[in-house]
Amino acid sequence: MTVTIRDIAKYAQVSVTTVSRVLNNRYDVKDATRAKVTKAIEDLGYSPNIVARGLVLQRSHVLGFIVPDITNQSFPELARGIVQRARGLGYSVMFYDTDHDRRVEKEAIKLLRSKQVDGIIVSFNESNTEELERLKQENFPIVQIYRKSSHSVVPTIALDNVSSAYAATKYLISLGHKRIGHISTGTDVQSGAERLEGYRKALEEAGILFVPELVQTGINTAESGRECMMNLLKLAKLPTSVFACHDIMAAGAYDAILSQGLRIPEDISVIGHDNIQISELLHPKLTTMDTFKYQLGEKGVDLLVEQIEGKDLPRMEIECNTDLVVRESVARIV
Amino acid sequence: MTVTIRDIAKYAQVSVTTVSRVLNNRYDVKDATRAKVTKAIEDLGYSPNIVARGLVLQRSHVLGFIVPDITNQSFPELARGIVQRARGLGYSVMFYDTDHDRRVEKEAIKLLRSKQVDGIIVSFNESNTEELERLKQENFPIVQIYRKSSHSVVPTIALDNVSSAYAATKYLISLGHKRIGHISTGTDVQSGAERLEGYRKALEEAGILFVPELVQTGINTAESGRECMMNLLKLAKLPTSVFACHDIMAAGAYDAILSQGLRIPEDISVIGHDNIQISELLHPKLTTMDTFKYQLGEKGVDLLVEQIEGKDLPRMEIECNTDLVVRESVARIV
DNA sequence: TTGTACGCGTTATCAC
DNA sequence: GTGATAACGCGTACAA
Repeated sequence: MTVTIRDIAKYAQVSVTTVSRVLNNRYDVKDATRAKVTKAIEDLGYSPNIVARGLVLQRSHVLGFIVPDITNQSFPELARGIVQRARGLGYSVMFYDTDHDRRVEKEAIKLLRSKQVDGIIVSFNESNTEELERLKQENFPIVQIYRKSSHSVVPTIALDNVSSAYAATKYLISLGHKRIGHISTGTDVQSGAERLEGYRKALEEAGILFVPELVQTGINTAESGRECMMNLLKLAKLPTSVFACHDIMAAGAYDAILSQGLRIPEDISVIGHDNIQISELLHPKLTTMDTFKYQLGEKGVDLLVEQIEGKDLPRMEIECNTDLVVRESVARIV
Repeated sequence: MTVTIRDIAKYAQVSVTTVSRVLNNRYDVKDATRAKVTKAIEDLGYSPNIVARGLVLQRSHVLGFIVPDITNQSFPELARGIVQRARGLGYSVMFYDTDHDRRVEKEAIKLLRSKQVDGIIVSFNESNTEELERLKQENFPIVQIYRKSSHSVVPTIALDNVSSAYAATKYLISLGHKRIGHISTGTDVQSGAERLEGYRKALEEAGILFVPELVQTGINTAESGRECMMNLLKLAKLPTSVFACHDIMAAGAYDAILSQGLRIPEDISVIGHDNIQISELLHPKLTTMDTFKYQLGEKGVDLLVEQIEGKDLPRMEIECNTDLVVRESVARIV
């Protein structure tokens, strides 16, 4: 049925070794034989069985990628960075969506290992740390993306959330804003805590008093962002601008503001975070912090492959900067 | 290094056959021996090598999934449907992003086959038909999603675009609209052609004259949607509503309309198509046609697995309906 | 420069 | 019930 290396060996009247050699571009094979083999491969329509090769080489050239929810808006670009970089380095990637379920995540890891992936990238910050550290102790190549873990042994690609939120807030301040609201995911979420910290740091540095009621806490959905913004709009003295810690929440904030008949940015400025695709589709276009998700994915693969191919000691943590993307949702205070 | 079936056979003092038997839950093994083996597996922390198993079983339980661009907004839900259904059926999925490059697509197919996937799902409508038909002739399990191909031999999951566009247009007509613009991707794109046809059909049926200048053709981006809408807004007599053949283009249309100081839906109603995530984040929320992408993915996997496990003759084409999602962007003409 | 034989980890066949 | 042993398709010592 399937044509194997042995078939083409027979057809080309050489040994399997020779076939294997031309397949892997070895030098020590005469041009004539190489031609014979190449022709046989052509004639028989041979396609190498990479799985069998992996079995003997103990390397599958497949990477595992686990996310809690593909539907998360940061996912597509991140995934693209991962998949394309992997392809460039000769790896395929196998996908798992855990639906935020830790048991599924554990199962996915197990399955991925059974499928002999060479390493695993786990993204987003909900996953089971113990699980990952156990893997790392077994010396299994692994990378986590988006979670910083100062005393962890697991190689990590993370965002410098504090600096990023600091920059966003500072941008508002530089345009004259003093009464700045913050829509947060709260201190229970790592990125939420860090972005809140950056927000406070910027205020403090500018000598602006931190007002607790200007910080509204919700979850990372548009509806929650809308509610947070509604609360802000109920304040006796409105903020002149709002920093939402995720673009999705900023979109919800838009809805709240616009449905109250207020204008963006004339009445209230809004700045988001993440620069996901929708930020450019909102009207007015959302000013936000770009997180370079594609590059994050690339770096994740690099970090993983460093471990797999184990040249030198793998780096433990790569912290990535973000960048302000000025669009239309922030105005100067006159 | 890695612990194999042989190690646990030795440890449990049985043969590898017996180990394999308990691993696969065969009946013909005494409880006592089963216990011994189970304990050995536990003690040694054994994890089966599914790849080796696949080698002898000639089945990898891995599906290939090829898309031209993960970043396409329809992707996440589709992918989720695929990945989760696959998991439910005991399959993993391997991903490829071709970046709209047919050579990469061809290469991806080759690679996926080399990696011994049991079948391939190709999505979106740009791919090389010959390539797919060749695969099908070799009896290789394959499914294409989103392209209808009446005389093709390749099993297909498609949308009934004509009916869908017909329903969208008819909805506008039912609310009193007579001058209805259409933002299209043109007749060169299959979905574009079909949706245009549905639009025309609805007009015709209602006795509304088809006005060529009310149809603006562009590509599936917000910017192009904006340009199309701008052209519509230059018309001496404005349309009272617009049907955009993709939500992304509808988002661009929003931008054009709002930046001209017009209101949605009071001045112009907008209806989109696809019901991607952003449609709910726009303000006002976009009325659109839901395409059930998650289910499309599920059905794609089902159709593929039917071929792989070859129970009966596989179905050749599954056409999926869409559904109107009424939100806030369409008003009744008074 | 080329060929033989073994092993990668598993399952299936056929004995016992 | 259980155990040898031959595949599955490939790479690679080692020999020639």
